[in-house]
This record gives sequence, C-alpha cells and structure tokens, in this order.
Amino acid sequence: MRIGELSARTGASVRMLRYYEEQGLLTPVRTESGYRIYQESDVDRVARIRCMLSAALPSGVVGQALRFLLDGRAAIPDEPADRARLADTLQGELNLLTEKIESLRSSRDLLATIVADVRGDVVGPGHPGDPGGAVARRSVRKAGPAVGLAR
Amino acid sequence: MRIGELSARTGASVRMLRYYEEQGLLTPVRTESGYRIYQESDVDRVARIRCMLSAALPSGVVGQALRFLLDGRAAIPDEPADRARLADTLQGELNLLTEKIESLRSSRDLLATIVADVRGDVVGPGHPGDPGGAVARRSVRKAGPAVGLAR
DNA sequence: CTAAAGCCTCACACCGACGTTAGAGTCAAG
DNA sequence: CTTGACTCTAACGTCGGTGTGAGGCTTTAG
Repeated sequence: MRIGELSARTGASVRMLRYYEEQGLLTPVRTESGYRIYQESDVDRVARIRCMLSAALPSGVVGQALRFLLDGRAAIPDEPADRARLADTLQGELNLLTEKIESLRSSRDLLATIVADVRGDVVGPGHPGDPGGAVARRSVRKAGPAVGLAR
Repeated sequence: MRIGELSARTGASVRMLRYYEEQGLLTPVRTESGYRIYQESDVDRVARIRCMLSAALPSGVVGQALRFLLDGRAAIPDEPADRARLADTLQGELNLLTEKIESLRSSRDLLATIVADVRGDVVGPGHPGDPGGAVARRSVRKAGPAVGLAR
C-alpha cells in the first residue's frame, strides 16, 4: 500500500510516517517513481512505534526493539559471540522498558488516587440528586501523600 | 533550602527547577533578595514531577496532579459540575495511561521471550547457577558496534 | 574587607516530534 | 490529453524540555 492508505489505516499523519522512515523505524520499498510502498505488517509496526514514542522512549531504543519484535528470530545471528552481544543489548532495552513501565504505573496510581478523591470524597452532606454510582466513596481524607514513588 | 541544594538532592538541574516553577509545578517562597527557598517536601515533589514528565503525561494533567498534591482537597472545585468535568478529564487520562501501559507491557513481554531465546541458545542446555538478572556476563568479546543505537 | 561561590533574570540555542507550505512529479479516470 | 487526487523532496515553523551563556546582585569564608 502507499503512504496515504497506511496513514488512513493507522491514524498516523503522512508526515509522521515519513519521519519514522527518516529515523529508521520504517523501511518501505520504493517504486521506480519514488513512491513508498508499505506492507501489511507495517500497520502493526506503526502502532508499536506510536505507542513506544508516546511513552517517551528514545527512538534508538524503539528502533532496536522493533527490529526484533517484528522481525522475530530471523534477526538472530549465527555466531555465538554475536548472539551474546545481542542478548546483552536487548536485555538493556528490556530493562529500560521495564523502568518506563514502572514509572508509568506509578503515575497512573497517583492519578487514580486523585480521580477517586475528586469523584468520591467531596460529595458533601445532603446532595440528593447525586448519581452516586461509579466510584467508591472512601479515599484519602486529608490528602496526604498517599502514593509512593517508584525510583 | 536554596535551589542548589534542591538540585543536588533531586538530581534535577537548576535550570529544570526554575522551569518547573515557571510552569507552576513548584512555588518556592522568596527571600528579600529574591532567592528561592524550597521546603523539604519539594524534594519529593520534584521526584513526582520528573516521574510524570518522563511518562509523557500532558502538562495540564501534571499541573492538576501537582496542584492536588500541594493544596490537597483545596484544589478540588466546589461546583459539582466542575468536579465532574475534572474527574472525567482525569479519568480519560487514566484510561489512556492504562492502555499505554498494557501495550508497553506486551512489547516488553515479547522482547523478554526473544532475549530468552537468544540467551537460551547461547547458554546451552545445562547452566544451573545462572541468576537470570544481571547482564554483563560473557558479553562484548570482539567489541565494536554490532547494534548501534542512533543518537 | 574581599574574593569566591551561589543566585538572580533574561535570552538565545538545541533537539525531538511533529505541522505546514511550496513547488514539482505521478497516476487513474474521464 | 487533461484534470485532480496523490505523492515526492526540501525547508521552515512550533512547542515542550533543557543547556548555556551574559551581566549583575547576594551570601559566605577567610
């Protein structure tokens, strides 16, 4: 497919797709006239890219991770030494990714606490028309630092 | 404490601390001569700010979260309608964040299996005493940029 | 008192991840 | 063949988060 279709199917702008290519995250082939031709699998790939970039992962990490996430074992070298090096590299990125996830989880938990407070706590005395449902009422009363830091 | 000490204790540059203030995320008092004076609690606060910013949360959300942390329930609007809107906004961010986390986790898991694959092949059948955690085992032998990261 | 260290406020610069525009080529349909 | 949608490259603009000075006060140590 060409870039317009990929854009439509992924929600990424044409500009973003070209930018990803510039960064080595996508490598479409070209027609004689220079048009980019993408594969079906690139739809998936773009989704991954956007997810990882939106999590503020360095594009180098994104690129490296993508090569193996999407190309699978085909990219595994034969030489044992090469494989060892590769494993270490990937392990480093794995650790980065894990850190990032922990950081995100911490932020999410903090956000969840706040949401619960806003929804629940301040309901106040005698507010008849209030549709009480969705979220539990009990939460932080004095608004202390209820959430720990991850780091 | 003054800005230098806070910088040293948080690892954030002086520039960053001033920038956070500019964005309303920190509100140190000033001496007569204009020096910023921070509180103990600001150490924690900076850690939270950096955590949330590194998670690429929208600055508005960070600001609201931080305002909540600073002012406690005082930051929650009185008007039920305002509260509802705020809660919805935050809930939306919360959901987005949760999705992002799930997606990243799936990427991480995939990456983990690949690493295990590569490493497992390298290590061979019997390797009992190997603690899976640390990396630097039998790595970079020939050295050289086999898998260079851009940037 | 004086020098060094620390802090202040601009203010310009940079990088990543885009948006936008301009000018030109390509392609399918009428 | 012409038109209009699509694509190309190239370049500049923007915005958030930082680095890096310049020039001038303040505080602290000797």
